[in-house]
Amino acid sequence: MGSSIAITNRSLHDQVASRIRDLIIEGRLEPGSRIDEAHLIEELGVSRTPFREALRTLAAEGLVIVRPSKGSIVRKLTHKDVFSMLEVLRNLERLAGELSCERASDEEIAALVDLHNRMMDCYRLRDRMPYYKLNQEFHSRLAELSKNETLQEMQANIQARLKRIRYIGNEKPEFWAGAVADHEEMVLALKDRDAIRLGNAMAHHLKNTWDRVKDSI
Amino acid sequence: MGSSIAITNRSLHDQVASRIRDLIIEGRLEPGSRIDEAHLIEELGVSRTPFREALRTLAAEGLVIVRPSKGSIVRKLTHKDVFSMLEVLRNLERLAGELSCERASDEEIAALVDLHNRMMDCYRLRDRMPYYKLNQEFHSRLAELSKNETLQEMQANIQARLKRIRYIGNEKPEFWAGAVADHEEMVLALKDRDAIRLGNAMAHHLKNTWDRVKDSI
DNA sequence: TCCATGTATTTTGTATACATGATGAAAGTA
DNA sequence: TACTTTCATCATGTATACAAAATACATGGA
Repeated sequence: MGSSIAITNRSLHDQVASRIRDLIIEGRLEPGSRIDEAHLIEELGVSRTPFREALRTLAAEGLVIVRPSKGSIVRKLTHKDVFSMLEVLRNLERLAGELSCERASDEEIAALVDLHNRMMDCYRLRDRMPYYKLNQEFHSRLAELSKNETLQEMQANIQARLKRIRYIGNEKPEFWAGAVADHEEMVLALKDRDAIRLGNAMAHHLKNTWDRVKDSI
Repeated sequence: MGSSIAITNRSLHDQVASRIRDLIIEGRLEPGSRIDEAHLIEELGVSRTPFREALRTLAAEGLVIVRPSKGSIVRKLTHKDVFSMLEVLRNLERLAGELSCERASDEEIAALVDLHNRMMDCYRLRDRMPYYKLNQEFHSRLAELSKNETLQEMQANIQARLKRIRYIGNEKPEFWAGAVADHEEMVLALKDRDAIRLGNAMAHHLKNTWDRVKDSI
């Protein structure tokens, strides 16, 4: 998004929306709980207008639910919700993998492989937080390489909804090792530009994700 | 969305959002043109607050673009945008088809077949508008049968963005006949619960859609 | 004549005030 | 005691007023 020098002239409601997003992901706003408008606008130091506009944005994104005349609540994901999101995400990422093999430049692939290597460094050191962040970036970047903006947007949306759960997801060692193996396979397939193989690897990876997160919902 | 009896107690900004959506689809608000806030709130008879909240919702849905301090414009879809949307939609509908074969009840399939038959009646009479509406419903209903709410939501979102283009899409007779043939194939596959065949039929149908609409962008 | 700078006007962004509807407590009745 | 019913209070929804930014226009200088 941020192109070159341009000063961030972001409107207040955009900033508020980002802020609330973070609060939800960090768990400071608990899923299912009512969003105390009066309290939050005080804490954020803004008035109700931009705050409510931000809420409408988040509602359209699926992060909060506004109940007319009854206030808004942080959307609480059920098992079924998460399952369905992963089912769709799996499909989107398979598509992203296939398209990337066709459309990415050699440089772009090299850059992604480089990112992958840094991830592996983090894994060797069991450095969880940087790994987590690089992992997020890996998947976004792969979506970018598909050169399909709608795909990127949808993927980003589902990722955002799931972020909270993945954030708290108890990454057991054996799960982590499995994820790493998936990524190795993905990178190999991408290097070979083997669309089918990469697509399957992406899908396989997300199938495993369900096992990793289902107990933390 | 609308569950059971609940009286429409919809908030004003929701109504405004729906209204603007319609204005965009009907072409009364032209893609690329600035949205004249003062003029529209007068016409709709509401104040700026709910109007602006509605705009934020539509922005998150991808129908309008708000440029900070510079007003909002109706999003204008480029060829590339539409292509990428159809690419994703194709994938989503393939998934919807596959899942429906596994998860739909016999009654649900029968109801969809019935809807299909009504579509065919419209086709025989060359009754375009009812056909168009039934067609929309056919695809939504099939997404429902997948029992995957995220899938439904994403599909509905892309459909909404494309609605305007499909609305004006110059349906040449040969295109129409092709679409009808696709639908026949889809229904046969669904009756047999042949997931792969239905998935392919859905994907094939949307591949053709690109040819049908690409000249009206 | 053309460009730059300053000013006026319009448009957008934010805050606040008012209206309306929901929630819950107290009082009254069965 | 349990169950209504009413009223008070508070939260949400909407309108308006004020502030800030952007655009359009005009004036002056090269």
